[in-house]
Amino acid sequence: MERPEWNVMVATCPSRTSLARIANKWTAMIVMALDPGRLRFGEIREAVGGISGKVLSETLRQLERDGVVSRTAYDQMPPRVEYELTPLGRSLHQPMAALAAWAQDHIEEVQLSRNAFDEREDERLVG
Amino acid sequence: MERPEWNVMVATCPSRTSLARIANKWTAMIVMALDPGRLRFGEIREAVGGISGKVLSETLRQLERDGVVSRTAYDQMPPRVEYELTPLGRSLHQPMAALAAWAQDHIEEVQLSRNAFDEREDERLVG
DNA sequence: CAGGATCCATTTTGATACTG
DNA sequence: CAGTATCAAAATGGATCCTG
Repeated sequence: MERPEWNVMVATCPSRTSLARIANKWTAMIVMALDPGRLRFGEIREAVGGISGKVLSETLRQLERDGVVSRTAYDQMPPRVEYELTPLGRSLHQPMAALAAWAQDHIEEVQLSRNAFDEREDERLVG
Repeated sequence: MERPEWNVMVATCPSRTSLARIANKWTAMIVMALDPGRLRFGEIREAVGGISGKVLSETLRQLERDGVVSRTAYDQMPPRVEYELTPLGRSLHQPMAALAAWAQDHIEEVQLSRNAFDEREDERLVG
């Protein structure tokens, strides 16, 4: 049961491709949106503020390919398609939620830092 | 001590900008590289496989702006610049490491899923 | 050595229109 | 409704040259 001795820090490690996909804001938000349960395409779109239909369908497709979400299309008119986290996808939720929580919990500190940095930058340019 | 009632799922929430930065493979790897202790620019570059000088300097600059890393430049020739995680940055390490660990731990499952998906795709195109 | 500047190729994202 | 196709715009990434 040996794992390869390399890791994501190695450019050619296969897991780098997986990290590249999950270390992405859209992926993070879609996984969080689907955590409570299966949703229709349009419902995900409402849940993830600001995402375009194109980006959503493309990202969902990649996540389906990676086995993170499953897709169920009902043969109806108009169409009805539902997405759900797979067991693999559910195992991803906790890390993703932790990342989002960090962003929310530290946004004030980050903003203060940005303001200070930009001020230093300004007076450096002015001299 | 009330937090705003919105969150990263809301497009206009400030924390969205923070999530966008940390939900990024380069950020993840740089934070992990710096976890053991301060490193010089070139050392980070070696630690993070495949990163270019341009991307590294740009990303470090953003992370410095956000207060995640601190930068120390020694007035020498040739230059010597060291980077270190701030306390804020150290608080980010755990979530980042969890994400990287997920990528590594599940890469085989992901790859199997990708292969199966691509095969289904192929036979769908062939018919 | 640590970067900034520049030029380009690639990728990502977004609007819009269209269809089963 | 859930996409796909298309075009344009913007962001990202890489390679190279240059400097203190």
